[in-house]
Amino acid sequence: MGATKTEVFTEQQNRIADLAKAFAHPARVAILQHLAKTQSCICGDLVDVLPLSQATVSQHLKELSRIGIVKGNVDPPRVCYCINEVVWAEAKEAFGKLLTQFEGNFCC
Amino acid sequence: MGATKTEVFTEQQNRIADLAKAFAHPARVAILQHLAKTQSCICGDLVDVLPLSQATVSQHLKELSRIGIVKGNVDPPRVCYCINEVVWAEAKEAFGKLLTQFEGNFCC
DNA sequence: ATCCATAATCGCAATATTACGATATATTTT
DNA sequence: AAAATATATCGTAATATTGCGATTATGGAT
Repeated sequence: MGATKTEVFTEQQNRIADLAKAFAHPARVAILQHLAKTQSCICGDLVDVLPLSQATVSQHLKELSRIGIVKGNVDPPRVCYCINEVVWAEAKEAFGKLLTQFEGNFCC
Repeated sequence: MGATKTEVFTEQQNRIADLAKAFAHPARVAILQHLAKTQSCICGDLVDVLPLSQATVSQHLKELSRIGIVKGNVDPPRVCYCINEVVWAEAKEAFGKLLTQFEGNFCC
């Protein structure tokens, strides 16, 4: 054991969980906030801005890319990272829908 | 290493990450969806509804309680779990704000 | 060709998460 | 008092995540 049993959940539930993972680490929140703020998609600055090593930042960017919420354009020797608007909108929609599904019932 | 360096991030970033963790596992998404749907806060049904053991469900509920998004009322021998509207609203606000902070810049 | 800058990847160690069987706890029912 | 019910917790194993130093890879500059 130790691995999440993804097979037993719906596609939607697994996708929401994955999208949430993008925000489930403060470093990734910081990265996304920075990319959202700076109009131009600054790249290696992230390493300067964040109090983490280059290797660690790169790893978080890889995870964000896997989820799809961030995309990178290579412009050697730099890579220009920015938010993928399509997936960002998907997250907005998914969390919006999920969080309005509950409108307050005071049972406890 | 292996532990998140929470000290180097802002309170807000750490809180968002924590709130996101509530949704960062399909089982917890399923739990929250179930609690949001059923008007009465059904409790041990969760174990019947979810394809996970009682111990695992209990552990996820503990994590959701730690985050604060779920609260439980003991009514022995049962425990009645339900969504904590205050924290739910906090999540709604936090994600809403964060996800509208980006309005589309097409740099890549 | 050599050096420099940027970023990915490797390898590793520390820690966290996920999952579950077994056991403990607490209350209700019999 | 014993049995049944519901839930938490313990212990443990498997796997994932986090973090970083070192290395590699790529292309531009000297």
